[in-house]
Amino acid sequence: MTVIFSKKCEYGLQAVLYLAANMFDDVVRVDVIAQELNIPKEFISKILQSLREHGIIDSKKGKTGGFALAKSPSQIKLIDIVEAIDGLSIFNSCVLGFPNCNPDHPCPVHDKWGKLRTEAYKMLSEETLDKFRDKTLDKIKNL
Amino acid sequence: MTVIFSKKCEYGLQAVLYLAANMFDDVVRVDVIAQELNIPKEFISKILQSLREHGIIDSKKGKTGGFALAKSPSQIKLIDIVEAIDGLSIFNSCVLGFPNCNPDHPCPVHDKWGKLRTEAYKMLSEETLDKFRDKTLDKIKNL
DNA sequence: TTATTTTCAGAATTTTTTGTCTGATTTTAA
DNA sequence: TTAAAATCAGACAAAAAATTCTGAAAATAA
Repeated sequence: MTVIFSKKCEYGLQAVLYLAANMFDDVVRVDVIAQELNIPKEFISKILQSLREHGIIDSKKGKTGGFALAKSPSQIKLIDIVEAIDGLSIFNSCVLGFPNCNPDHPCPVHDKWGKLRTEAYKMLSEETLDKFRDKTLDKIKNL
Repeated sequence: MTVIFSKKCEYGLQAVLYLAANMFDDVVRVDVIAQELNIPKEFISKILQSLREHGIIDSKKGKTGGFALAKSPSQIKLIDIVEAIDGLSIFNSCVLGFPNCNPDHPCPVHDKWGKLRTEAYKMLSEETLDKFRDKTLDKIKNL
């Protein structure tokens, strides 16, 4: 099997995009997020807690509790979520699994892959959550 | 954690590149491959068997046995190994983990990610093993 | 033919990732 | 003040991926 982001990270990205698209709500309960996105409640709950520890989202406890973004959507980049959950190792470790893959001792595909990787990193670093609101709403609606 | 190719696939790519770089040998024993690449012998053995079933490499049993490419290096593309081991799901499943991600119901990053993915696929489909011989030899030497 | 050396096949084990359960803590509404 | 409804924390369980083990089968050299 092949993966880009872990399931945790995929779900984390989905949830944060969902929160960004629902800014008009004060907070959103974890069971609403879980239901809307078809993610096991207890699992997304753990992921949201970890994103809170990383300062990406805020939580409110108690009867009227739930989750909301910690900052405005325009201040949160996709890479922030990826970094918080999966880390950035994908962007500096060898795609062929060779150790010490660097310009001095490059793996056979070092140059070609490095270019693609840089583009991916750039995309995730440039795009902020506010740019996705409409597309997220549309996607959720058709889930 | 984040992964592009599974460990199996990484090791498979390494081993096939190694075989391509050592075409002057008739066959290479699995314990030599394992030692040169620092891969557990029993594990790479399994991977090589699976690549043989996919027709990418050949094996010879018995006292003078070992493995060799089934075709000339110029006829084997990187994507062949990826497809045999990890499959091509990475190239047509949603990077955010959304179901039914397609042009009709795209995920928020569908367009931007799709472009990168296509480039990656193109690279892996265009590059054949013969182009990597020198770089592979250099990398192995400095492992 | 026989001993040796290799790949082969499948099961078993370990580790990592994913997902679940239990109960405590916090907050609010009645 | 009390009951209800939410998050929180940590242990637990299940599933998947990675790795190892065991012994058979094949081929060659002596």
